[in-house]
Amino acid sequence: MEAPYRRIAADLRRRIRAGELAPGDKTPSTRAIARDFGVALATAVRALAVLKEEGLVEARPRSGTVVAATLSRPRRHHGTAELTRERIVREAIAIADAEGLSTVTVRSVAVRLGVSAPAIYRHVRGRDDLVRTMADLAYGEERYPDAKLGRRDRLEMVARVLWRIYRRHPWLPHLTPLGRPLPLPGVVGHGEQLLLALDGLGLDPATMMTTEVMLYAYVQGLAVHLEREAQATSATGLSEEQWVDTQAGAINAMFFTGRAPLSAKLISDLGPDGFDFDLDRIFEFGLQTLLNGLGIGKAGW
Amino acid sequence: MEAPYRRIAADLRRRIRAGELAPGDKTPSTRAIARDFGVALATAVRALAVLKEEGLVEARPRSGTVVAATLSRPRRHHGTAELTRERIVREAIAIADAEGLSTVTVRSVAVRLGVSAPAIYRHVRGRDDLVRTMADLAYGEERYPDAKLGRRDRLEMVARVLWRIYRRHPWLPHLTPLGRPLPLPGVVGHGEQLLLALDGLGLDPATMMTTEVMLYAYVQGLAVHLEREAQATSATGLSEEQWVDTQAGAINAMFFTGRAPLSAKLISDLGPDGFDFDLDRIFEFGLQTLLNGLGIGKAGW
DNA sequence: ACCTGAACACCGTTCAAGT
DNA sequence: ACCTGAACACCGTTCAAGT
Repeated sequence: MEAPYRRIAADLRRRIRAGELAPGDKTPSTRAIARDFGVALATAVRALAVLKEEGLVEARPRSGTVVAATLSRPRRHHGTAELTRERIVREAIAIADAEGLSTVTVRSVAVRLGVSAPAIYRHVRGRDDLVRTMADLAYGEERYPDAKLGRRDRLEMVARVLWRIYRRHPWLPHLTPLGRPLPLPGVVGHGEQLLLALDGLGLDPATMMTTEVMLYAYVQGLAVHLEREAQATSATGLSEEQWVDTQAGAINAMFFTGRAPLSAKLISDLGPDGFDFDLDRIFEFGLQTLLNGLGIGKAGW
Repeated sequence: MEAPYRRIAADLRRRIRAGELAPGDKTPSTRAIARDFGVALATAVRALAVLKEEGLVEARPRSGTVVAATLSRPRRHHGTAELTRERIVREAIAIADAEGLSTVTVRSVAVRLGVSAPAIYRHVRGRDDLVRTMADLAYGEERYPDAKLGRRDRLEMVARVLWRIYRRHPWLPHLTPLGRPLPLPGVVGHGEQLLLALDGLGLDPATMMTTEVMLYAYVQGLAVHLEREAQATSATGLSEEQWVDTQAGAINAMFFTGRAPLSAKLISDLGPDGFDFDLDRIFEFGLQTLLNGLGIGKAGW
């Protein structure tokens, strides 16, 4: 909504469309953008990258960025790859991976495919259907080998496969396609592997399902935080300063009101660098804790 | 976006605003709406409920619903409670609790407070700020007693308090305000209680933080699914049929492709009623598993 | 000082009209 | 048959103008 790089990109886009910046003209440099809009350099870079992806501008090595000659002409239909459901979904996933799920709009996907927005509706029922299909496809990316594994090893493996998928697609855990009989074909494979590990323990069906759902929910629940991490490390510019602001307020609240002395102590014990919020480590720690709690030993069945 | 009850409500709203339905006129009955729009009765009821909340229509017991006399006149300013940040945030929470976070828009909050949309910006920086403040307020609702409790009892208590908050506000776990030093004042109290339980175990600071974050993430991660449950049981009408459709596809995929035999068997073992997806039970099961895995006994410290 | 109307740049989605 | 232009009902947000 308010990502600054998007606003800057929108501004430049309008100026290009209006003819204020003609084909061949240099766009403002990243430094100029950073100065004029009062943002970090990384944000300016990102704004230009958006326009580059749209084909509105082109990088001229050693001379800057110029407005492209063929101004946002949608690619002609003949000669170009046919518009298919698969291409639409893959493009949407690419956008979500790079810029977050909220930037996946019917219109943005259409632009990137050089097609009008209504054309999308020929292959997809609507945005909800699109997102659901993205999830299905993303979940289905990983194949499991037929290896013989002990219970614990297998449970760990499935959890790590899911974790890997979420790392690749940080928007995915938000979609919560956990549910009664898992509704997405792409999810079924993971559940199946979990059941393979739990099979033969003599668990009643309900307990089996509960265990499966709990493990799945643990991974997904933690993975939700990967998106925040991805956005923090990506060049959103603003978020850096904003983060420091909020953080300062929270730390103040903890230290000076004295209402949370243990939190304050922990923060100071962690030293000036703070806690390196390593989600991979937290994930492993929680996974081992859960499996230990289930009483599933390393030895296997 | 596409919730049918909202579309129906919007349609009726427009007809009222256009004068097609004048004050005192009967609105279409729920039965008529269900028939004309091809939706479930519950959806029709819900559509009218929306208009009722907006003050556009009134229920006339034993005679149906009529268009209200005072047509959406924003409440006059004098005599009415002053517009404050707190009132805005509370109204937004009420909307989110009842209809989901996606229906909380600057404009919808403004309408419910009888005020123009820009007026909201006098008290709140924007939608993001509003949502963040909603979370802070919701997290801060519960107070902890000063009771002396053993480690395990205290950890269970904190987890259950969080769970209760999420039950009340199913939109809350989506906001992932987990983070480095937790940025929301309202969250600090919960972290403090967790640390109180973990204090004195001789854990190094990093492990302490990891444990805290993991427990917190577990509760939040599972709670994300409460929203789906809330929406499934609420009268969204459509979702019921859609659910069955999707489910049928998934079950087919499992049974007939034979690629997920264990899942298929589990489904059939669970019997015709399926698994009653009781999140409270799954929550308790996972909580006990985690605490067992941490090696924190019931006995206490 | 506080609030509103009008506007702008976006959404998702529909539908008649074009090729 | 396939795609587009134009339109509609929404968004968040800004700003000049009103009281």
